[in-house]
Amino acid sequence: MPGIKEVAQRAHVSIATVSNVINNTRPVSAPLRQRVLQAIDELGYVADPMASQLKKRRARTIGLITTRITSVFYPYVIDGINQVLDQNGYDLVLHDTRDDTEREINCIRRLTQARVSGIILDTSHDKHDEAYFLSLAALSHRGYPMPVVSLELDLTRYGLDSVFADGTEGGDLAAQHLLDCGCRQLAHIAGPLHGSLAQDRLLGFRRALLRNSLTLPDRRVVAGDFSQASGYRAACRLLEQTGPDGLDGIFAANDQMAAGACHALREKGLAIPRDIRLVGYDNTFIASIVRPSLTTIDVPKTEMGRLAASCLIERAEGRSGQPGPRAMRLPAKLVVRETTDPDAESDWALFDW
Amino acid sequence: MPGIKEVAQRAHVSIATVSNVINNTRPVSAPLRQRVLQAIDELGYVADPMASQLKKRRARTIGLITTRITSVFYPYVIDGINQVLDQNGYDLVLHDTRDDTEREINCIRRLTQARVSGIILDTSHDKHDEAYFLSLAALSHRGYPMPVVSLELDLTRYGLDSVFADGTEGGDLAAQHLLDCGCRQLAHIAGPLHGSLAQDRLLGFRRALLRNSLTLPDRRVVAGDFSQASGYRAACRLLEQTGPDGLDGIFAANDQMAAGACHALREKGLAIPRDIRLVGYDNTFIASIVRPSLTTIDVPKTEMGRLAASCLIERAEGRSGQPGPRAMRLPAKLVVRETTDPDAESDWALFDW
DNA sequence: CCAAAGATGTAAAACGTTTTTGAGGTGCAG
DNA sequence: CTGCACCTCAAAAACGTTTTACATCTTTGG
Repeated sequence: MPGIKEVAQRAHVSIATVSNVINNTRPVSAPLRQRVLQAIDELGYVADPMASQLKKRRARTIGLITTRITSVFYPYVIDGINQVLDQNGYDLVLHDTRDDTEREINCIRRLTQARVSGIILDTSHDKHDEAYFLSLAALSHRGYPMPVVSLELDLTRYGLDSVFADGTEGGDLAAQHLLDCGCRQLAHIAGPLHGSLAQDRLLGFRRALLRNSLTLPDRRVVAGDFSQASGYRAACRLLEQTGPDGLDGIFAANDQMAAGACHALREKGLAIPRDIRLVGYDNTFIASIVRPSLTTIDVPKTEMGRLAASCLIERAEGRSGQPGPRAMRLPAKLVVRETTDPDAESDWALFDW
Repeated sequence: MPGIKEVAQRAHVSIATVSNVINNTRPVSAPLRQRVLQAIDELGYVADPMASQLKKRRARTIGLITTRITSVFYPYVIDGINQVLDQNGYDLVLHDTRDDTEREINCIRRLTQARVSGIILDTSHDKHDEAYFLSLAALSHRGYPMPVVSLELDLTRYGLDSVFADGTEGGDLAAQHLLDCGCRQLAHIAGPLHGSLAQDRLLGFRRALLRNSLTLPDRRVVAGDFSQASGYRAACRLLEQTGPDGLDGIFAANDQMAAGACHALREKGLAIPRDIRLVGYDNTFIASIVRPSLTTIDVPKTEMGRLAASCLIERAEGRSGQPGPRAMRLPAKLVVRETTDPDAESDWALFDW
């Protein structure tokens, strides 16, 4: 493997000149540049990333911190991230926190020490850790700033670039859709209510009801933990509390809980969507595979990955137009399937898993 | 951020001594070592990975090359990999080839230039690219060998460490189970037959039939491409060819195709498992969520990740007992669910997706 | 025509480690 | 007491780049 010295030798120039043509760091006259490029080409020279990084104090790498890699949410995000990293010659290093805030801090430390160009963070800290978020915004290493973009959560108020889906709009869409289907007795299976993901969706749900002059009694909202099992339990509780006739529409804050609820309803002998309509959230591909297929709110996962990555690269390369934090709020979209419309056309064949 | 110089200064030793106590590269007397450790602790010193890597010519990083990150297979593998990397202080860098052999070569080049400690490769080259596989086994960079472990495919014959599930045994288990259920008219929906994944499963399937003095006519084997849609089409063709009564058991080479077949059978008005029993492969969590839940052959994904990672680390650190390629064949396991046993207990609540 | 400025090149310093080389002691055999 | 091995440590070289500082040569303005 040739080094920069060999290239310089072959092109009859100094190594500094070679470096200059590679990095466009200073003008090099046309004939010399030509010679250098040719030498590089002939030798198949590629600069050693390590030496380069050591000197530049930046790795051409971005870090992704996930809360639980086995979630169906991430692969699509990663796909999007990869698309833009590929184009820009960056590498992706992956860390998983398993929902442990301690571990999250560790990941950030490691990535910072590795001097990645930036970090995409899906935090497992909840909204009350203001000090923590603020420290993220101020993150730097040996004087070099470390760009961080928050994934899923809107942390712009703490100074962090954030890419997230509009949960309030999503909740609103879900409620409105149920109402449009003729439902009047609605209930909500929420996520953990200390997090804004769950809060936003609930908020939108409430907003739509209000707009339609309906109210949502507290007992019609039961919180789960985003797991399938909790969706099952939540649905059972709702049915106990209201009786089977008191309910004709359920909005679950994610697809997993919707699937769990589906099991519960089926066990009670309720038909979906005839007796009860059901809407999930996230539009994981599971929603299209499950029977009956699940009406849900789409979250543009791949697009989120793309946005996060390109935002980060812009920051890293210092050509981010904007000085302040960027809020990248992506629109929610209703996807109608069989749990609200028996005649919905199936799209199961479209998904490769 | 303190450097090694500050540590040396504070401990009143040379930087060489500091390095020696950190890396245990040469003996250091107890009192000095103590002073150094204390200084490190007080300053919170951590060696700069870049400088370290440049000198050692090794990044404390391993690369994973996937064929299609959105596949449900990978997250669990990654989970396993992460477990052991975490413990050993390695980072994971992820590359995806999108099933493009060209891109795969590129990924390998990049990882090699980045001097990762090793590469876990799920190749998209098929079994005929002998020269390619051999070149992988001989991979090195500037004289430094680059360990590669093959994921999913057994490439030990080309000199590559490989971790893979026993597909033949899996096919055998599937067939035997169908026979045990009383099926006699069996068919197989295969994967792409140029790959050994598909071949092995078919082989095992055939073996079990043979053992039971049954034969598998060629028209009872139709190949798909591992996609759900192809499973659907394959099932349709099987039904056309044999008539609805000529078939009482289908083994599909993965869960996706099994799910597709399921749709087809349902459309033809066939009841599962009453009229036809169905077995998939991989035990993706989807198998447990789909209705009816899918009997399938389990592939220990997390364990595969763990094994691949630890094998790689051993090689990288030069303490691999074995000189030759290591074949890590993992046992297949039958998981019985509703598509072969109507009374199977459901386990959908166990999975978090 | 000279001073200042610009353009283009080179040598050498720097990045922060690890590794090599060699120096200074100490103990032991002859 | 000398010579030799040995242990411990420090000084300096090395890793392969990028960057800085400076040299040279050409323009340009006055």
